[in-house]
This record gives sequence, structure tokens and C-alpha cells, in this order.
Amino acid sequence: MLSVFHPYSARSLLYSRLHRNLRETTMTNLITIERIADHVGQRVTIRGWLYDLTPKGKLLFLRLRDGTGLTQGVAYRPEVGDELFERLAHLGQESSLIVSGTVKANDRAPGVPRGYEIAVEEAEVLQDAVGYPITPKEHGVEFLMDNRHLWLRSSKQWAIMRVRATIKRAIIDFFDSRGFLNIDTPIITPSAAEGTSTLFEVGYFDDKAYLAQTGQLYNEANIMAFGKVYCFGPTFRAEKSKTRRHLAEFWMVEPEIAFCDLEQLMALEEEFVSTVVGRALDERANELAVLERDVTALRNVVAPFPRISYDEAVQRVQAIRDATDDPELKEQLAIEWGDDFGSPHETELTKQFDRPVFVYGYPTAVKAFYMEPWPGRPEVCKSVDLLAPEGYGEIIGGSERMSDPEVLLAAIRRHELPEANYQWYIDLRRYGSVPHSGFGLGLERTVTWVCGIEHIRQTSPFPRTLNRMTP
RNA sequence: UCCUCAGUAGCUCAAUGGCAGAGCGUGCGGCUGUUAACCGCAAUGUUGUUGGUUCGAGUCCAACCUGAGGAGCCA
Repeated sequence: MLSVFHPYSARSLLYSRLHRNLRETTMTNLITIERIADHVGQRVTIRGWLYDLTPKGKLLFLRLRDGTGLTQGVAYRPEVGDELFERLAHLGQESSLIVSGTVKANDRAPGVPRGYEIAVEEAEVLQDAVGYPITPKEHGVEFLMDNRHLWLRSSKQWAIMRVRATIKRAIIDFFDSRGFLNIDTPIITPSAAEGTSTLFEVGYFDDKAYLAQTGQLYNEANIMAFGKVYCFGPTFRAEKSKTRRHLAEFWMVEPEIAFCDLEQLMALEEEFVSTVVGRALDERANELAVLERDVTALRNVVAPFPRISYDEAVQRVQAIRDATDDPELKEQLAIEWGDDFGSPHETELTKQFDRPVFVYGYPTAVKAFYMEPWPGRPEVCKSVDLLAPEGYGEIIGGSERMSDPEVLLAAIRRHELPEANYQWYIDLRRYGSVPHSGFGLGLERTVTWVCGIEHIRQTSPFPRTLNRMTP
């Protein structure tokens, strides 16, 4: 029995009718495409959107997506009848519809998961969409970003968001299962943790305040109450950065651990990162396939990770520089002991390894004020960055924190920070100070790397960058 | 803030200083296995803005606007 609502003021949407259609739909065996393999041979119903349409004479291929996957509906004119066939054959891309039919396994069927299709028996069109702007062809960045609200429906963007959700879940599970307390840190803060130049300013009643760029200092207070904690939320940087690695708003997870030194911190980081990557590999194989990600590179991400000192890293970069014939690269790679690494340095260094690499013991001068001095080498601090392979660069910055109140006070004065704002922070060292460490991992940079994509903006559903805060 | 590149049809791009073009998408028709299908027909333009050079500017010059990705900074 066919149920085609035809004609109704062609190509216009009537809400009352739309909702009536929805209620009257036979919901027998309503499934998600994600689970289509469990329903081979059954008559099922799916609800979703038309991703693409290929007419082929008496045969019609409808690529259908429902948010959980993508599958192929096959309509055969003699079976569905002329009326429904004609209606389906002229649907616009992204039309919304409800389709019922029998699931069949077929090697030729594309989709996520691939290899299954639905022999269409019935269909109801909720809306015939006209003029959907994003075609299954090449588009430019500006056009796609202007249409971000629609671009999210495209299969690669869909896959990235699903990988992101899994990575987020894996992060939470990792810390929750290891005795960390999830605790929230403020987003509105009175001053910068590490200087004021890169913060978004907001009005706070009659005062000025800033959007937080880190929750770390608060977490140092939290660990003295709870032992091991992590915060996980949005963070804000007003840096005028226009690169494929920067967002103005991004998510960061920041664990902080009492009674933890730099060695133990690195051990935690490598276990953490390899666990998270493993979860993405296990749970998002289909999505990584959509992204055409080389998963063998991800399978190498197994602890332990190589650990090299800043001193050694400088020597390695200098050796790479000496070996190259490319004059541009030679200039970019110029570095002396005491300089911070720029992205060209990090990129070349990470090319030497097949998994993330730790660089520890940076010069005190290029790092934040709160890092513990290296014993016997005050010009070096107990900091560690974790650099992702394949040119993806820094995904984690961490350190052992200063535990001596006098040393900390001296550092605050040396950096000319407003001392009054840091009294509570110094207090943490006055009342039961212990060695402690922590790190921050950028969610979007991690997702960019795991997905193997070009640009960080694709890892945020609605990215905020230097030149864009819409849609 | 600095450097480099770009802006032409809905989209992606061509066009020696000399008639504004193609592919895709869209509409109509054809095709029983399409995977960004294929074949035929049709419609589609304030060449980012302003000024200048020239008989003539999409093209050359100047300024501006918008965007891109790289530096710095950083997750």
C-alpha cells in the first residue's frame, strides 16, 4: 500500500500536514542506519534526508542519511508504482522523508556502513527541498564556512563530529576510571594566568574581567582538596592567529595531580593519549574510513613515547637544518639554545618519530612563571610538551608546578604580575604544599590529528576564528 | 602586526589589452546497478569596490574591502 501525499501545494511546507504525516507513519521496525546490518531480510523504516539521487531509467538510487549513517534506497518503478517513482525521482537534495522497505546485503551498495541497501516499498515525503547549495562537488573554504550550518550534514563533517564525540567520551572515561574528580573551573576570571595580552575582555558589572584561557590555577587549589582532578570545558584565546591550528574558542581538558612529579606526569600522558586514540580506532572505524584516514599511523600510538630533552631537541633541529638544501627551510629552522620552538621546528622534529614525542626541560624564560625549576639548573624548568606526529604539532603542554611559596612569589614579581591577585595561589604553597603536576590537552588539535585532516576549524561544529563568529 | 596569494554564473574555475566561457549543480527528456554515473536539450553574469591609463580593461596602475595560509603567540 503506497502512501504518497500528492498533490499538496508542491514544494511548500505545511506544518500541520507534516506533523500529521509523522504521527500516521507506520513506525513498525523503525531502525537507525548505524544498525542496518542487524536487520538484513527485515522490513524496516528509516527517517532522514536525501543525500543524493541517481536516476537510472526504471531504477532509482536514493542515498539516505539519518544522522547515524548513510545508506542506499533502491526504488524500482514497476514495484513502487509510477506515482511514487515520479515523486521520488524529482526530489531535491536534502529533502526530508520516511522510507520503508526490506534490508538487503549487497556488495555494490555504498554507505556508512557500506554493503547494505533498502529495497524501497513505501515512502512519505515530509518536505521536498529546493536549491540546497552544497553539491557533492568541490567547494571553497569561505563558501563552506558561510554554510557551516548545512556543511555539517556532509559525510566528512559528520564523521569528524562523531570522532570528536568519541574522543570527548574517552577523555572523560579515562580520568573518571582513574580516580580523578571532574570539577569545573570558572570561565570569568579577574586576570590572566600567564599575562593579559591574549584574553577576551568582558564587562563585569562595573569592573573588567576576562574569559578564561585555562583552569589550571584553580585546579591547583582543587587538588589540595580532592587529590586528583580534571576540568574539561571551553577556553578562549584572543590571539590574532590565522593558522590551521588555531581557534579563538576551543575545548581543553586539564588534569592536575597532587604528589606527582614530571616523570609520573609523562607516564600518565602517554597512557592517556594512547588510550584515547585506541578508543577512536575501536569505535569509529567507519568514520575514519569516510575520512580516508591512514589508521596504521594511529595504531603506532602506543606507550611508551620517546622522551627527548629540550637540549637534545635543539641539537636535532640544528642537525636537520644543516642537512637540508632548502634555503627557506634553513631559515625557518634557525634556532639557538634558549629560543622557543616554532611550528616549523616542531614539524621537522616530529617527522623523526612514528608516534607522539615528549620534549621536556624547556628554558625557564620561554615558559610560564609557575613551573618548577630544574634541580641544579635554574635556567631550565620541569615542563613537558607532547608533540603529535605527522606534522600535527603540540597537543599537550604540561609541567610540574612550583611547590615553594618563596620561589613562587619571586617568580610572580619577576614577571611583574599583580601580586594581590595571586595571594590565594601562593596560599596553596603555604598550607601543606606538595609536589604536583598537570597538563592541558587541546581537544580540537587532538581531533584534527586523529582524523588526519588539514584544518582545525573542521573539528568544531561552529568554529570561532579571528575573522569569523557566524553562523 | 608583518609576509604571500586570491576575488569572474548558485559552486569550482578558464578567458594573449579586442564577442563573457566551460564543468558541476538546477530544469526537462532518456537509460535496471548507480558510487562525484552517463547521453541529449535548456536557463543562468553589476567580472569585490572606487578611481585612473587606453580607441578599447575581467586583464594594466593606485587605493580600499573581503577572504585564504604562513610568521609571531599558543592547546
